[in-house]
Amino acid sequence: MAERDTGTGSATIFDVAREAGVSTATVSRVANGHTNIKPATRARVEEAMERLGYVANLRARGLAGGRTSVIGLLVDNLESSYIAQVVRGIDRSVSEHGYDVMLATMHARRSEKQYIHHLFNGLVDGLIVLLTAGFEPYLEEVAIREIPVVLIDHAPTDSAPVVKSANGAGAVSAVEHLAELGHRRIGFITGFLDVASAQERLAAYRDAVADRGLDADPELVYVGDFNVESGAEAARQLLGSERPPTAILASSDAEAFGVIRVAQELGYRIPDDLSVVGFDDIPEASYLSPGLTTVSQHMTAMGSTAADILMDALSDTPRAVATVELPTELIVRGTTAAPRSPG
Amino acid sequence: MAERDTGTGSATIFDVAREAGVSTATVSRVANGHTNIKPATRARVEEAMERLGYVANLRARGLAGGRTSVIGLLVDNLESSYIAQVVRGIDRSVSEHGYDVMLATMHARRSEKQYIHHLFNGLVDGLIVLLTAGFEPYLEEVAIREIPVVLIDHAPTDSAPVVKSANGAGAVSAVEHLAELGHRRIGFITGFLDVASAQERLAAYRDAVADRGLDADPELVYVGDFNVESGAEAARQLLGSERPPTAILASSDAEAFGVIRVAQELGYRIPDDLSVVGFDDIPEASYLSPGLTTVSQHMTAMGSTAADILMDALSDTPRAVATVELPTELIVRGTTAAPRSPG
DNA sequence: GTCGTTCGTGCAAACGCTTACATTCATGTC
DNA sequence: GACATGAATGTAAGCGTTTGCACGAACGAC
Repeated sequence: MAERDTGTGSATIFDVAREAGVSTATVSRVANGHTNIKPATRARVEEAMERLGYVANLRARGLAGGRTSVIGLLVDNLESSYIAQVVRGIDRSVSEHGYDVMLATMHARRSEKQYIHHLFNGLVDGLIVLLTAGFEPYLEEVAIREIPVVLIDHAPTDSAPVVKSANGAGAVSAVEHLAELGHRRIGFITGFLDVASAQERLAAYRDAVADRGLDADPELVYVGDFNVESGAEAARQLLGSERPPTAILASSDAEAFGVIRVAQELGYRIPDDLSVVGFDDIPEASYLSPGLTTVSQHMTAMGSTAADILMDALSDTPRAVATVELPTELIVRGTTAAPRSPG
Repeated sequence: MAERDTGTGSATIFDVAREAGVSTATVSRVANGHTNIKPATRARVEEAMERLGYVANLRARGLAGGRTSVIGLLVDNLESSYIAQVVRGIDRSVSEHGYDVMLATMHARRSEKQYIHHLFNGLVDGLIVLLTAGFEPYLEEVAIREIPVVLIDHAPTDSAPVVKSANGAGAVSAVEHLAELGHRRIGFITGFLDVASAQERLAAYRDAVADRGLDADPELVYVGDFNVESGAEAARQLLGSERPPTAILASSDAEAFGVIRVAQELGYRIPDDLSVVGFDDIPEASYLSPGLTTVSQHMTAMGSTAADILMDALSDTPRAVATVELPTELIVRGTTAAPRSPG
């Protein structure tokens, strides 16, 4: 007869207190792992919690000033594999720490003002902002509310820690690889230039091209937005030009896929007639054959690192962290080769 | 001087009440769209809310018995494109209704008991469960808490509304297509058989094969789990057998990609030497060339439909809904063709 | 004009928790 | 033995809402 339940709801802290013969304050302290509890009392309370299947009501906990154990995740969409991977990393770390994730997508932005309020007004302890340009105006709001924020892959300000990849180094390694194969005209498709990572890759591409004395023709650069369609469009434009590149470096794998599709439609064989390099190394990059040569980012690691930083900021003894840069790595697969007619 | 803010926090219902010269009860009623408010009063309150940038604190609202405007989403991972698409649909509908989504992934299941408690104990108004076998034990818990649930693509019970695709019809149309091309030995890779949709596709495949008098060799069926690797493994086994199939129908596009990769590694050309049909029509299905012939599910629609049903259940005038079945559609692209040597 | 209704509003009690402050009780100190 | 000290626990005041109940005003019916 130890089983019981208060109506449809769960047992409350009062039930536990009664069951253990202590006050609610003590139960609360046990539940929150405070010190200064006599071991015997702690044991008794824990046993009572166990017996009643007690779990703190997060709304009440939050209202009373405690932690909700929920963090907000702001992304602009969930459709890209890149984002899915990062989210996976976040999810992993966050749930290890006993936190939950609340999702907010930018695409469905509500009436401007209410938007961020909603997100913060009571519900989340912290926030991870993933690659979302257009968030700048809200950073101030967040600051006011004093909830910690971690940015991923885009740093509109230095007011919050950022987790990012070595975008520059990655782009350079890709150009290097292509140059070594003998390519001299390398097309480049940028990402969505409102985000820092896209800018960094572009800058690095330009530097690398200049450093090696490759063709620095502005016509070789197409401004994309990370998505497949922009890759396809870039390919149409680049390959349709007077002096088409012999290789194309994209700022995402999705763009690279777009390039490949259009190139093949135009009769190019890959990698014989055109080398293609992506960026990200999403799982799909190794699906197709030939596998996509790409600059690998440690996406899951980015997610879990960001989450770890946030968890740390939420802990009792936060360490200050500014920027974490994760390495990139060129993964050579089957979409790159020496150009047919060198040059 | 109309601008103001109470310290770091937002304006509370008290601030609005004072500003508008009414009681908090009235403010609450206005905020929740109750009737029986004198238009003049309502206007005054709304103006005050506007001026103060008031947004209800969701924790308090929830505690006091109101809605939190948050629904829980239970998935086992976010990595598959299929799931990402469905989530996208959910997200779309849900945010149109002013709700937020709280994520819970099964992979990180906590100490059994606490798990579902955590999810429900106060935080969410409703729940969408996406393709997660192993949820059965918790359905009872949910029922006790009386929060509405909508299931997607897996119906372990009939106690909750389900949104699903016409899995059977989809599988049949794929077999039909292959049969018409002249294939008589069609391999089949199942999904994770713990979920209903996987079972339905398998059953339909068997029926269709029997109906058309095609080879019904049990060796042609490989038990997969929806993921790429299982597709690859299936291909190795199927194509390495004594009498390999001339076509393979997978239960997901991911599996199909696995098949294609392995088949190509083994020297098969697609579609000449082997036809491959997927299931889902994830965005990537049209990326590669040849594009993947596949049975399209309306994944975003599944998500938004499920969300709509949940929103409806949460409304004041819920309609009872049992099952919604969305149509599937065969999309013929480039991975299917007539077998080289018919039969 | 009196009286039941309906309408619009205010009052105040929850909701379940955390935490500052108060209280009690050992313990060690001189 | 009196007393400061600190550890363990209890008391009760919020946290910001919602909502049942009560109350006054306006209104139509008689």
